[in-house]
Amino acid sequence: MARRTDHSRDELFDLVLNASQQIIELEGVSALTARRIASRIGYSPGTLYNLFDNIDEIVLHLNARTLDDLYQQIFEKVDQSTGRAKLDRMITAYLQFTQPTNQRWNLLFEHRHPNNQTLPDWYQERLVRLLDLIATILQSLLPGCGEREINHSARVLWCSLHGICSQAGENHLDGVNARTKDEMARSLIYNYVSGLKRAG
Amino acid sequence: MARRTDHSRDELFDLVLNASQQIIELEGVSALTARRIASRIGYSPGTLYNLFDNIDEIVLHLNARTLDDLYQQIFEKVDQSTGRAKLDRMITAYLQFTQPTNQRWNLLFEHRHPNNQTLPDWYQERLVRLLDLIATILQSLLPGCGEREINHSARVLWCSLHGICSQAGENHLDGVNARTKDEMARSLIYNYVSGLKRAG
DNA sequence: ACCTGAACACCGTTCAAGT
DNA sequence: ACCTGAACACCGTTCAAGT
Repeated sequence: MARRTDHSRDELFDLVLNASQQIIELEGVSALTARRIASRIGYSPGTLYNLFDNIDEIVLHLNARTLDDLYQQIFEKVDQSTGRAKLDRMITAYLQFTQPTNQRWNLLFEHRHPNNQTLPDWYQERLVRLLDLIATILQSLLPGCGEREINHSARVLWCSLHGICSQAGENHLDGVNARTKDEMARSLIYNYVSGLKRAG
Repeated sequence: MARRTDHSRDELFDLVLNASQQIIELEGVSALTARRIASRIGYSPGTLYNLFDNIDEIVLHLNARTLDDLYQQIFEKVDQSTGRAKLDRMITAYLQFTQPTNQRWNLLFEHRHPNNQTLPDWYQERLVRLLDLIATILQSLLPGCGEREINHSARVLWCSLHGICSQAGENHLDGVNARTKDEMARSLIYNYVSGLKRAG
């Protein structure tokens, strides 16, 4: 009905992402719906579809932000350290970020994109930047290792850590005598890196 | 309206699970809805709620079956082999099972249960049986390792492999120069075990 | 005791109609 | 050009009413 010129396209874009972030932090990932986002910013649901193809695209934009934050967290903590301490600080920063109460982390792996299409460039860039940071840290521990091998290892670690934090962080392993998420993540990373050292 | 005595409670239970399995295999995980299950077995949606608390419980029962099948697959392949070949066969069996086209595998990590309650015993048993099998295989490669340590490592591997297969199996890593899921899984398992050997 | 089916309170997404 | 809000085609779950 009414014409709204209160916000430019870019302002609206930010409004949507900010509202979405607030929703998941206050009410959890399952509360993130088109109708609730719209109501929170005072627009109708239809308006969202002028800016985004669908809800999944909003999720993807939020996730891009999350990757940036995780990058920043790791980067800051790792900065001043060397060698093994670098690895310790990385894993600590990562674990801190992936607390199951961190709804943004939960959202990061909720996204399901259609099988036929690849992830958009702006998302891939964020992910690559983070993977490259992990690779740099690994490289400092494995000086003899080639770049291709290091990149591969960084990706293996990234996926593996995700598995541990999503399974053990939720209570999917309750009652099966698993140790804590932190112990599992540290076991993974130290033994994996140790194995790489041995191989290299 | 009509009273149905066509099926006993147990028969109905199996009907529901079989129909659910058919639905996900034919139409994918997202097609698994109460209404579709009910229509496929010729009952009304409400009937499902006599047998199950909610849809998630149906998912959990399907997943218990899936864990049994995965156990069987690994058990059969691994049986005749020893040492390193045992590990090779395990990972091959696992990778074969976790093809992204395997809807039952996809469903395995779709289940979200409420944070306050733990997984039911009948589910935990299936998972423990599988984890114990993995532990046995690890034990044969790491004879000096204590049982508690082996169990821990089996759980780390289980979660890590899940991470790799769910991230790299979908196209979440397209465009970031990742190698194949198989290469990543093998890198994980060989280097992790190698690291454990070095530590033990 | 078991089953129905209408009802409730939601979804994502579209699109004619308005300004 | 942008926004609305009703509409469409769905959800999970409940529960009075029927047999």
